[in-house]
Amino acid sequence: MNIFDTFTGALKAIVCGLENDGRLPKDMDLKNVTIEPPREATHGDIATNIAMVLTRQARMKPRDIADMVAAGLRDVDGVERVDVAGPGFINIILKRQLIQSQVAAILNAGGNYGRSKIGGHEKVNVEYVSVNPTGPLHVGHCRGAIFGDALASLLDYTGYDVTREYYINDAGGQIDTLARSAYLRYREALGADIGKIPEGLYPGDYLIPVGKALAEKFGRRWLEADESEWLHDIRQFSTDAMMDLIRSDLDTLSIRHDVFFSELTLHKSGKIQAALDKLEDKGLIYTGVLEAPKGTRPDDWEERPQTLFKSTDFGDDVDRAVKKSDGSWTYFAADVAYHNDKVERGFTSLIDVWGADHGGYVKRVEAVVKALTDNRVNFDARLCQMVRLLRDGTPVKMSKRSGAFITMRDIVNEVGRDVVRFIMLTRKNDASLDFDFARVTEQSKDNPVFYVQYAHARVHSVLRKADIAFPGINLSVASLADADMTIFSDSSELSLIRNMMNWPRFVEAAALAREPHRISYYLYELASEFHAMWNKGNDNLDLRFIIEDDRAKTLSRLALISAVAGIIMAGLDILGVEPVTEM
RNA sequence: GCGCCCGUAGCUCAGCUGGAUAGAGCAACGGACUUCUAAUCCGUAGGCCACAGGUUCGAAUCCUGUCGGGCGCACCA
Repeated sequence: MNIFDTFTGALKAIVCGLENDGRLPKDMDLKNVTIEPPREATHGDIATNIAMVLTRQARMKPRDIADMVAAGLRDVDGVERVDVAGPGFINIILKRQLIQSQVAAILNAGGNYGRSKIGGHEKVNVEYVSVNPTGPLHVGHCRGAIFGDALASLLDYTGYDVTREYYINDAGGQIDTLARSAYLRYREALGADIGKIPEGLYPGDYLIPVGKALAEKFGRRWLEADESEWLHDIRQFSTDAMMDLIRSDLDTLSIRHDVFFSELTLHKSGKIQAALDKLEDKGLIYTGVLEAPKGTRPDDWEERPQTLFKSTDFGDDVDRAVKKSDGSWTYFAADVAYHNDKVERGFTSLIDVWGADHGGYVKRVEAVVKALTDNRVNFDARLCQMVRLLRDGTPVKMSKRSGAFITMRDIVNEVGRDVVRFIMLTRKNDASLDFDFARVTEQSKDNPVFYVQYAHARVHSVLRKADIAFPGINLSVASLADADMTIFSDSSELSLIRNMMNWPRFVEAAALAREPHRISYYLYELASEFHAMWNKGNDNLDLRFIIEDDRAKTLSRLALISAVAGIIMAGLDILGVEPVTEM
């Protein structure tokens, strides 16, 4: 299927043969061998560094190894020529026919071209968003939400068994604050004058409907009641209301989690104690006194004995407290139980997507997963850097105190879901990102969303035109895949095909690196190649997609660009962006 | 003070986990519209990959140190 896989196999067989003939020592390690298109197209279609990698192992000169391997490669099907160059690179030039035939292969594979099995059905848990249920999602949450979602799709596309999960922090003190804020709105709904929202409570308008709903459901029974009477019920009620709000916010971005996991259930079920018992059994829990942090020393610092987890045994900087001074569990203790629960549900790879401000939290969770699983389960925290909102080049100021922050919904309403999703995936997750309202809605090549969408739309525009130029022309996959591919000879055509041959490699690399932004970059490049070829048709009529008096050639060209559209569609699908057919 | 992330063209950033002569876009300059939507394309110019060592056939990429920027640093979540 994938040409690079084919040659990986061929190379292994050749090395094996040389080992058996005694021309190479036994058991060569091919781990660092690469098989990839050379950066310089003039060097050929596929290059491998195998000779240099084996030099030391085999105690032979790279050129000598290269010559032996090259001889073997010349017998592989579809190989036109094999050169040895530079320090010992082996460059493979493929028969043009093999390259041309890839178009049919891509079309026949449909949306599965590029789909990979490297995941091997490994159970991966991707946890993302996990915002405290105390209000609507704002911009800061946006990036992590989209990144996590696209990463999950990418892993799914590459053969992992993915669960998308949201951890609801519904057990902490901020939920009491939420309940008190909602209670205020409840009294307001019943006509009480609540005045200004006191410092420390949530001032946002989004709690007004919650207050109304409370009034509707419970009437006036809590109007003058003591907090102890209503706190429990209102906590529950407003948490549910906030989660509904958040779910609906996420829905505007087409983000849907498989599992919403409540922190509260960990407290109620005794799972925290159970998880800590597990650590206790390993001798990793003890009572001790931590040193004061260097640098900014808290004013109210005091030395006191605490229940600690020995995370320093697993690479953390200091041991971490699992109990507060009042004897209740820390947030971290619940997180120990939560990650333990994921492990017990059978996941062998845990990915948590957090904001960069949680960077200091990574090592302790890493430590706990190692400790709980004896290093058998992999934990990977992916941190998303800040997004800077710009309007006309100047940063948008936001103040949480006044409640004047821009919500995720605001942004989606203003620029659209597809734009938000794509732009958030145009940067590496650990680099900060500028989101400029003016630029992201611009209809020009400066705007990658538009540029890629436009390429896809252009293909469909041509297909529509073709249907007019050749009434009844059969544009089904089968018909297109059956077209004559041998007409592709122009550099723009061959380069486009070579680019498409790279798609499966990019997908796999992106999945292994857990970097969905690479998909965006690939799509931009593919779109660029396509636009270039389109324009070449302006100067050279013979390079147009629709050739008025040549139905067969037209069909071939349509096959080529349909393959392009198919890959764009698959790529956009991973990113969660809708491919448009008309603009 | 410690930990994590970052430093690549004037600007914003890629760089396929160590490969051959470091790439895009914007901005600048010069070209292509009786068109399959020029919403695009082609060309020119622009670099001590922060700095200094190290590892090896080979380093923007890995290691160490320095400088500069961001984030975080008992019981919060």
